[in-house]
Formats: sequence, C-alpha cells, structure tokens
Amino acid sequence: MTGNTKTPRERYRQQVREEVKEKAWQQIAGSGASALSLNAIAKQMGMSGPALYRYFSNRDELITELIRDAYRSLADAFIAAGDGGAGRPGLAALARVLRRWALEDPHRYFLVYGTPVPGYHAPQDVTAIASEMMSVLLDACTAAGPDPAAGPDPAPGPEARAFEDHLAGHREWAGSHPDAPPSALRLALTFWSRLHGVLSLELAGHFTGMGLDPGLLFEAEVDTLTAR
Amino acid sequence: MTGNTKTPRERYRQQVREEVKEKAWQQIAGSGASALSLNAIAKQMGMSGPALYRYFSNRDELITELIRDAYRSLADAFIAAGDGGAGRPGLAALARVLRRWALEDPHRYFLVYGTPVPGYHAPQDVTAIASEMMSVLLDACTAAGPDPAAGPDPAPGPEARAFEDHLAGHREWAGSHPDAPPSALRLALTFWSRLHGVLSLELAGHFTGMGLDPGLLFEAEVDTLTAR
DNA sequence: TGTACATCAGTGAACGCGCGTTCACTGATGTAC
DNA sequence: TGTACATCAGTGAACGCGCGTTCACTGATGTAC
Repeated sequence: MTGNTKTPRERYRQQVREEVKEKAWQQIAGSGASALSLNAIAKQMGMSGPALYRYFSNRDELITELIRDAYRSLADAFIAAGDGGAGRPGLAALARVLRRWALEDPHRYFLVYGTPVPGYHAPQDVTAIASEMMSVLLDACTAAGPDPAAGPDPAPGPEARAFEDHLAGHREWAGSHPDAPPSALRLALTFWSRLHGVLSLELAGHFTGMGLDPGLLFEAEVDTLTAR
Repeated sequence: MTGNTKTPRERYRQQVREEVKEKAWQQIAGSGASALSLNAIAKQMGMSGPALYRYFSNRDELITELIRDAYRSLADAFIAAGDGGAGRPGLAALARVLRRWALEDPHRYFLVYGTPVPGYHAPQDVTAIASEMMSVLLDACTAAGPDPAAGPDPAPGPEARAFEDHLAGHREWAGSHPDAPPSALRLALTFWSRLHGVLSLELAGHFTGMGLDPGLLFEAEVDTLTAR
C-alpha cells in the first residue's frame, strides 16, 4: 500500500488527464477520431493549447491512451460479468455485455473495432488486454460445449470442420487456453464475428431507414451460438 | 443512341473526372477517407488546386461520388454474378462476390461499411443502389428455401422465430420482394451481418497476429447460410 | 477556308482558418533547512 | 514557524504547414457566319 500514496500534485495531474480524455471522447463523439484536436480540447477546458503538453507528450499518446481505455473498459465488463455471484458467465451474458458496451458509446466502439486509424499502430499492451477478453470468452466457450465435437450448430458442415482442423494447428492466439478443444476455439471466433457483424452494421446506421429492430437480429444470432 | 454522342470537351471532362477519382482512391488507400485533400490530388495530377473546381463543386461532392461508385461496383458485381449463364446466383456465389469485392480494396469497403464519415449524410440514390443489391440477395434467399418455414438453421430457435415475426411486420426495406417469406427476409439479413462480421474484423486487422486464416472462417459461415 | 466571337480549362495570388508543436517566460505550489 | 530554493502548471507568441475555397485573369479550344 505504500506505492499508492499520491502527492497532491500527482493527484491533480491525474485529474486533469482524466478531464482531457473526457473532453476528447466528447469530441470524438461529435466528429470522429481523426478530427481529434488538442487545441480544441484545451479551448474547451479553458486553457491554452500548449498547456496540454504537460499531460500528454503529443497527440498520438492521447489517442493511444483513449484506445487503451476503451479496450480496458470492455475487458473489465467481460470480467465483471462473472463476478456477480453467477460464477462463470455464459455466452449469452457475454454477448449482452458486448452489446451494451457497444451501444453505450458507438464512437468508442468504432475507435476499437471500426476503420483503423490511418498510420496508427496499436501498442503491445492493448493486445494483452484483448487476450484477457479472449480468455473469458474461451472459458465460456469451453464450458458451453459438453460434447467437444459439436460446434455451435448441431451438425457442423464440412467447412466448419475444415476450419476447426485449421484452428487445431493454429492456436497461439488462445495462449491462456492451450488445450481448449478446436470446437471451443471455433465457437469463440464465431461468437466474435457474428456479434460484431450485427453491431457494426447497426452502429454504422445500415439498418436505419429499414424500420427494423437490430436487437432482435442480435438475439437471434446469440441463440445460434448458445442453442445446442 | 442520339444522347450518347459526346463532344470532345465532354469526353475530356469525364476523363479528368475519372482521373481525379482514381487519385482520390489512391489517397484514401494511404490515409483513409477523412484525410482526402483536393489540393493534394491536384498536385498529384500536376495541376493547381483550384483547377479541380471545374470538375467538382466541392470536397463533399467528390466524396459522394466516390461512395456512389463504391456502392455501384458492388451492386454490379452482385448483378453480374447471375449473368454468367448460371441463371440466378446462389448464396454461396454472392458471398464470394462480396468477399472478393471487399478484399480487392479494403478502403473502399470501409468507405461504405466502416465508421461513418463524420458529418456526412448519404444521398438518396445510394439507398437505391443498396436496394438493388438487396433485391438480388432476396432472390437468392427466396430460391434457397424450398420450405418457407425453415430458416438458415435446420431448427430455428425461439429468438429466430421472434425475429421472423418481427420481419413479417416490417418488410418495407424489401420493397422489390413484397411477398418474400419471413424466413427469406431473415436469411438475407443473417447473410449480410454474418459475412460483414468476418470481413470487418478481418479487414480491420483483428485477425492479424493471430496466425489464422479468416478465409476459412468465412467459408464456415457461408456454410451455415447455405446448408439445410 | 478564314475570320470573329464565345466557351471553358487552368493559373496564381490571396483569404481565413486551424492544426501540432517549440520556446522563453511568469507565477503558484511544494520542499529543505 | 519562517525563509530560500526547486519544481512544475500554465501562458502567449511564434513557426511552418496544409486545408477549402474565391477571384480575376490568360490562353487554348470550339462554334457561327
């Protein structure tokens, strides 16, 4: 507990950093990540532009921090899903956590899962956070399949088998679960891609004007992942 | 045939417009759509900035044109899929057309299906083009289901039924197929969201570093849409 | 075929703007004796 | 408790840049008689 004692100055620094990030999110919500401007944030906070360089060494560092926070919040939501006394969260619970997180702040979603920011390369630690999420997901996927040979669909087709065979030989990404059955690996990736399919179309507005409820499509997709 | 005779000047205009768009795509490929700059395009073509205003009234009109062309190229690819003497294209064929189109130019994909360009609102005619694609897709979906009560999965779950019921009452978006069975409507939307799920994650680079082949996931998903 | 005129492509200068970032500096806050 | 010094937050001016867009103008291309 000794390292956590913060001097008032450190506390203040952190407070301002938070406020900068908060304003940054508001700005991203209005005009997207590529329009993020340090000067505009400073103005909004009632400070002069160069003042922000006390808190972030440059624009890229701020963006990196935002992306990291975004990943972190999703990972925490995933982890928290199992901490409600419910033990290990089921796939349906994780799916709803993902959806809630996405709808909560669409621009945050796009910062992580949308069009890559040009010229930006994610630092190493966000990969680690992504692994945390994958670990929770793989837990749920492994638990979901009492019959390890059965995929998300009752009778997996030949292409599903081909994919599972491929996964059996390429499981480095599932580092935390080195001995997960291929069907669980496939289920995790299918979970990920199907739900992001609904969410990315929904949040990009491709269902607006169609007059239908994307939530029902989402639930139907969740159903295909959990029914067996 | 009378209206198609172009004066040399008209021909030249169109030629330059095409070159501008070509350079614009190259620029988008490098730095994304939000970094698109008229001045930079002009410089690349060896002209001065204001010259472009002979061809596009402003930056927004150019972007609109690019988006329209992107939609058009995908719609044409969908339509062409059935013109190879093969009659009506199957779902698997359409799926592969979509994937080929997406991989052919990822930035074009993102311009249409990625993070919405901030402050930009699509004009009416791209909605019409989207309807053309939907029409081809609905054709395939209707033909794919001899048993109208069966969805893409052999035994649709309760949520799938709920979604179909919802679709039965919200079918305005399927204007070209006013009497398509709800299962076909659901199949079309499922097709769309599952395939975009794989593609958007793949093209955003979320599978790189995982060391696995997204193409196999894609094929497995196609399989779930066609197997019955 | 030749001349007179209209059309239109492209230029160069200019406007105002906002950006990221640096620098030297002021003034307040904390630390050491 | 009080003074001397170091640390650090924030300012204002400045740099160079590129952007979209306008404007008056030149020069080439096409049209009409």
